[in-house]
Amino acid sequence: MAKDRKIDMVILGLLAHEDLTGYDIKKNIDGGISFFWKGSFGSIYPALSDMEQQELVKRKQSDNSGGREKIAYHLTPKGKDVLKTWLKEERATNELKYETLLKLYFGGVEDRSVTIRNIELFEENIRHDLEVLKIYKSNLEKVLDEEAHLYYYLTVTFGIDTYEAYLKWCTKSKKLLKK
Amino acid sequence: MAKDRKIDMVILGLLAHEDLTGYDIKKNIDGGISFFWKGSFGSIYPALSDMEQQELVKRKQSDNSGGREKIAYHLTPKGKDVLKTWLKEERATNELKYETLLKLYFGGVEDRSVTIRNIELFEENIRHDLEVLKIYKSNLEKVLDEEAHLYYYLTVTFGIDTYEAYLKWCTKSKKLLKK
DNA sequence: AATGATATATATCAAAACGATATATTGATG
DNA sequence: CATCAATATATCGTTTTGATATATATCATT
Repeated sequence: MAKDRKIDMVILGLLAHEDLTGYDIKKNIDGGISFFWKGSFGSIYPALSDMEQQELVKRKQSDNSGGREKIAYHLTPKGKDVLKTWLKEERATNELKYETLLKLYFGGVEDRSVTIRNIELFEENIRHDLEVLKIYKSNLEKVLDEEAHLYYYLTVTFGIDTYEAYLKWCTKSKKLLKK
Repeated sequence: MAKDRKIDMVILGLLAHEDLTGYDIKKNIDGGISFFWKGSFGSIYPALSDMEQQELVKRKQSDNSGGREKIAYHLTPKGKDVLKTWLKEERATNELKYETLLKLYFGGVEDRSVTIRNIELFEENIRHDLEVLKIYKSNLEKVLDEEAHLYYYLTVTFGIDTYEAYLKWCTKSKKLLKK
């Protein structure tokens, strides 16, 4: 597989906007883009160390006086080049693992009510996440004149549009299973 | 993490329908459910060995006379219990990793045309996959009276509905980026 | 001022999955 | 009958996950 670590691009992309610590990076992922990407400490910290050695990121002088060490990273010009090269690469792997659909697919070995329940659980989660995304959207619309917000706005509308399609599918599918 | 291997459930689920070799399992995943789940030999073969030891699956007597060994597996009652228990568990992790959205999110460091190109590439792939799913759908509709096909039909319509939402979003987003 | 809960922060590890490759056989095509 | 694609098992390094260990900082409550 060698050298195709996606977490590298996530980190580089986030650092293109501002200097961050490993913890900050995790927070950024969890808070803002978790509806289409996830990342754990177990991949973030090793990636930062590796990329520091490759000089894609640089450790910032920490001004912590005696306290817990806090290592913020800064994007180097070399790092920005790698990010830009990746952006222009004409391939992207988009993969989804839907355990709900897996359970649905194998639903035949159990009673129909089990499948219906699983769809309902899925529906509840989506409904909740959709609410959150809608709040993001209305906040972003106020500042959409700034170029920087446009890109985030587009990912949020992607989430909203697909979640709404999910909900419609849930209604339809439950109806089909109940008759 | 210990003992939460999703590939186990995929295998158990497929074996609930018919006896299969590791290679068959891979083909089944790639052919039928790859739009919401993927699996590699590197996970399938070790999982089969493990589950054989746990007596969730059983090696079938191979009738290959001298030829290449061909190990087909059969679901045991214990294996079916594990499958059913999983189906009734009220949690399911649905995760997606959309490299396209990641590139979109970080689009600001490059020219808008790069982002538009990335959306177009995504669009092309989705359009192609959608065609395939629509063929599946029309074939399934002919045999929908059989209970067994209903579950697969539902996963296929899920795919179609979301892909159609993706395409609408692509059109909308390109328009927004071009003005 | 002390307590305790929560947030911040780095780091590591086993388990799981990926993707590529090695090896070998079977069957169809030219 | 050579060659190529499909079938089939197996393994390996790399990547990621998810959980946990460790330690400090902050803040409300007693």
